Amino acid sequence: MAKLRNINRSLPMQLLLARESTMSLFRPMLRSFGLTDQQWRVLRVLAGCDDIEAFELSQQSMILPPSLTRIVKNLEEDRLVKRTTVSEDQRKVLITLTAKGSRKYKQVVPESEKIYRSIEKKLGKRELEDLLKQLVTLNKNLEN
Amino acid sequence: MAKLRNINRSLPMQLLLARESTMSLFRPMLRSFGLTDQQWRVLRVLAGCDDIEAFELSQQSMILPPSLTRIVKNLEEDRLVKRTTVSEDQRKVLITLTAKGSRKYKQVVPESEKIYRSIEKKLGKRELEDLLKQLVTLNKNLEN
DNA sequence: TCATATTACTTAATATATTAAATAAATCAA
DNA sequence: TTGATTTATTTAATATATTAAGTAATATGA
Repeated sequence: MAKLRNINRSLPMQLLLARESTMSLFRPMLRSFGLTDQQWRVLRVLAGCDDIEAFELSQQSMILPPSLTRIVKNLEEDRLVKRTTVSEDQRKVLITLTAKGSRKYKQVVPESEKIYRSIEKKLGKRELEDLLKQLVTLNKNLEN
Repeated sequence: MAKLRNINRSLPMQLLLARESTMSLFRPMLRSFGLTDQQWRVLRVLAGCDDIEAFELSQQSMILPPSLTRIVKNLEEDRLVKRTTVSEDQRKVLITLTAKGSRKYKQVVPESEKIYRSIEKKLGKRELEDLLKQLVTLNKNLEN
């Protein structure tokens, strides 16, 4: 019978496993700050700019617009972000970090970097650099 | 201000992006067979054995038990899988592929392999092998 | 200018993820 | 043997993913 390649030889499965084993190191820390993975991705992007349009935020945080709508709504209820509409084009929504959101971000950064360094230690700095480079290449070559 | 590493240097983000750009190649094909990503992961594991316990299936398909319960229920409604309880230990549930499920699997395999070979072509067989090897190493080194 | 198309986002519907709690069967210990 | 614990799975509740459809503002073209 025609059989599929073993899981060890499956790129999609190994990527899923890799993402999972990596995130499982960050997740408890994020939860201790009351953040989900996706909320953190959003805060992280917002911290890198003054404000950003919803669509651009969606791209950079890799969250589809329908999910982003709810995530931003929840973050807004937690007073971590603010939404404003653009007067020149009232379809657009600008999202910015509040002072509270910025404080939260600054609290998480050092903890995140701590975990990242522990990963570097486990894998070797060189190997990690190498893997990252290959992933960037993969993403470049497979993008539409 | 303390800032986080750039996204290009973030292993979790690059893995997410890689998983996404890879799966986006398979997804339209799977959807054309009426399958979600997760349903396909389940069928794929089931095709590799006569039957399997729910917990083991959960591990191999990388789907947590609560999600698996619903996914198997849906697959059962589509008559692609069958559930039976083990008489020696009535807590356990055995899941098997039906003839219809097996046919579906056999239809998908060649299409899946076709896509996989197109990825090999885009990346180079050598580079893909190399990346896979590094992912396996990563997963080994980060597993609990 | 005015109907049409496009854009930016939201709502809806269904599927999955995650965490906690519940259930029921099996095991263990006194 | 029986009460407590563990194991295997399911239910529940909330969050996110995905696809399609809806809405409102803007742009376009005859």
